[in-house]
Amino acid sequence: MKVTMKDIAREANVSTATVSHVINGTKQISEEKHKKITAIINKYNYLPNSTAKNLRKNKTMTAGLVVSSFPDSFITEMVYGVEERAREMGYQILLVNTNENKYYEEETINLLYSKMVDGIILSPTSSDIGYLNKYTNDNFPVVLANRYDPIAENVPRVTGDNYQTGYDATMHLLDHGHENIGVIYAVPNVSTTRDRLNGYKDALSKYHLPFLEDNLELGYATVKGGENAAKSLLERTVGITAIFSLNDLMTIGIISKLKELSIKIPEDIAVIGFGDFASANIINPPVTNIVQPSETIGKTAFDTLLSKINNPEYMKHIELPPSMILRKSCGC
Amino acid sequence: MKVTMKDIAREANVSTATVSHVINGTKQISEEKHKKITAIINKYNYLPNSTAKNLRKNKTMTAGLVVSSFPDSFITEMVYGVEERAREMGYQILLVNTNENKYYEEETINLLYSKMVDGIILSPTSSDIGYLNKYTNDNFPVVLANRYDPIAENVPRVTGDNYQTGYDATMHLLDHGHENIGVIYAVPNVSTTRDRLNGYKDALSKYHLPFLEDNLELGYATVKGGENAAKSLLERTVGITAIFSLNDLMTIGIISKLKELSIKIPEDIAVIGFGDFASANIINPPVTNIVQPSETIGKTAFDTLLSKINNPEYMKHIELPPSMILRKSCGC
DNA sequence: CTGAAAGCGCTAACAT
DNA sequence: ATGTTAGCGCTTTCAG
Repeated sequence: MKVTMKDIAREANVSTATVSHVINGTKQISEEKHKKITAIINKYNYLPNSTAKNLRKNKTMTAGLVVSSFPDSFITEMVYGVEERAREMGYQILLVNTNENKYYEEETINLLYSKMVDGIILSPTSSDIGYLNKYTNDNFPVVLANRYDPIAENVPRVTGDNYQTGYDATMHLLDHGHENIGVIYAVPNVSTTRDRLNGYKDALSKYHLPFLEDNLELGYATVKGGENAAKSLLERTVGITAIFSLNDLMTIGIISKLKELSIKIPEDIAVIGFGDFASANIINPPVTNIVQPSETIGKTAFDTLLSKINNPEYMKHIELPPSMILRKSCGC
Repeated sequence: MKVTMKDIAREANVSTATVSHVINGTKQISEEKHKKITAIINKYNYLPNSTAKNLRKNKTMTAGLVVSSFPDSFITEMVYGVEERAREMGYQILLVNTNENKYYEEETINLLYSKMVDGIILSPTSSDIGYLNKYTNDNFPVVLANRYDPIAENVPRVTGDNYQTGYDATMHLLDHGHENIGVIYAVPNVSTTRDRLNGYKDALSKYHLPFLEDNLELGYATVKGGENAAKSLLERTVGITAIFSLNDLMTIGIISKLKELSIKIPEDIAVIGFGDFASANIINPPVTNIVQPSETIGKTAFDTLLSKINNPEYMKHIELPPSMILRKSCGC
């Protein structure tokens, strides 16, 4: 049987209040009783039941972190950032992966809310997050990370600068003389994709080049998905000389397919990926990636959540800049 | 303000008991009241407070999952397996990454225990897990995944067959004529490493070859760590013609360093890695890996936890076989 | 079919 | 300095 505070109190001949105070240091307790109580606590390995405590204090010191995919290096690092900061601040993280399933995402938010987490950091599967207002209208703290949509009101966000990401990557390719640039992406109807695509378009028009819907290819965010998307893109179009990939696993698939088709990188087709993965440097050719500060995004998201928890009025949108890691696959 | 069951009951002119019963379907309630109550619940978006429910029922339908590292592909997949199965069974997972920090691991177990999770799946940072007995002696359900130590009593486990993993990988290299095989590993004092090393030794002696302590190199489980370890191993020893890497990130680092040193793979040095990573196939040369069924290990671990929860006597050790993905880096 | 009331383990006034 | 007690939001006997 689990031992409770009552058991400790009984054995020490004191009240539960006293026990509670020695545990939490909330009041001065006489040396003598303090010692006695501590001894009994240790003897039984007594651990306070946080559930009861949470119920009473209406605070759990845990936050929910809901992400939409997992093997993804960007997300993994962001999660790491959130966890790091949460730990520093004495918070626990309840991490749930929704696997890009919108239905499961709402379920999860429900569940976490009912578990009294103090707040939630969400990287949503889609722009369809109007349901959040049900929670945030009651001032339940939510912050969006990575992906967002303005339909969610009263919700601060921290993301990478996706417009700039798309613009910079495209500009780099353009500067290298490419005029027919394919884009392979994984998730439609999401701010990250949309913003990067806007950057792509604007870079194009800077060069007075037309935007071709045909140059966009949607696929699954896996190695296999990248392979298929590359194949399809190349079959559908003519004259593509560069590919901008919006997902790290897909980048690997794209390169794999290109090699299989004996297409030379970067001579025949240049490649820029999104998100730097561990092996980028030992692939032949080493792959150029544009990256966002994922860990920082995670940390900042947690800081933002804390601000929101402490001050329901808190409202800020933070956008962190990308950077480019130049290697060989872009023709540099 | 959060609306509670009491609020619903008041507005419906019924008792909280009745509300509880319509929510949980625990008793027949008249059509009329049922409708009325449901309507009010929807009107306010009422969600039962699970914390209170948990406290009352002494059950949380959530399990803890404590792992020791994260970017690691093996762990990521195992986590995925656990989550999958947990979701199927209606459980929530509290995932915590201890970052190979033994102290934080014990802290975490404490914390989870105090949050009344129904059980914990642990992949420990070390063999030093005697502290678990404090919990398991009281029949708190714990199962070990991936790594284990017999010092923890009353704890079922599910792992890969690490002995076989070491044996098979080494045997493969031996069959290719290598007699001087280096091993690069990341975590000492852990069953996975120990068992794989035993497999390595036994394969060696099958070929009547001596075991050389010098051929073992310890490093950090990162790309950089792999680079450093490869460098150190090669400087310390002579005549190494093959390397067996026990970690995927390190494998990448090892290959990177070998390339930097213009050492040809597999002609000069053959490489076999542990854990198949996404880009293994597009690296030059494509890398041979020995893999364990990580996702299955995760799923099985959760099933085992459930068995343990439902039957405190449950006690079983499950060991799943590895398989080899042959590519070019081993000289095949 | 419905309600009253006890109680899960803890905290925090309030009283002594 | 310590104890008494109400109550966090829910479930679940037990009565009616």
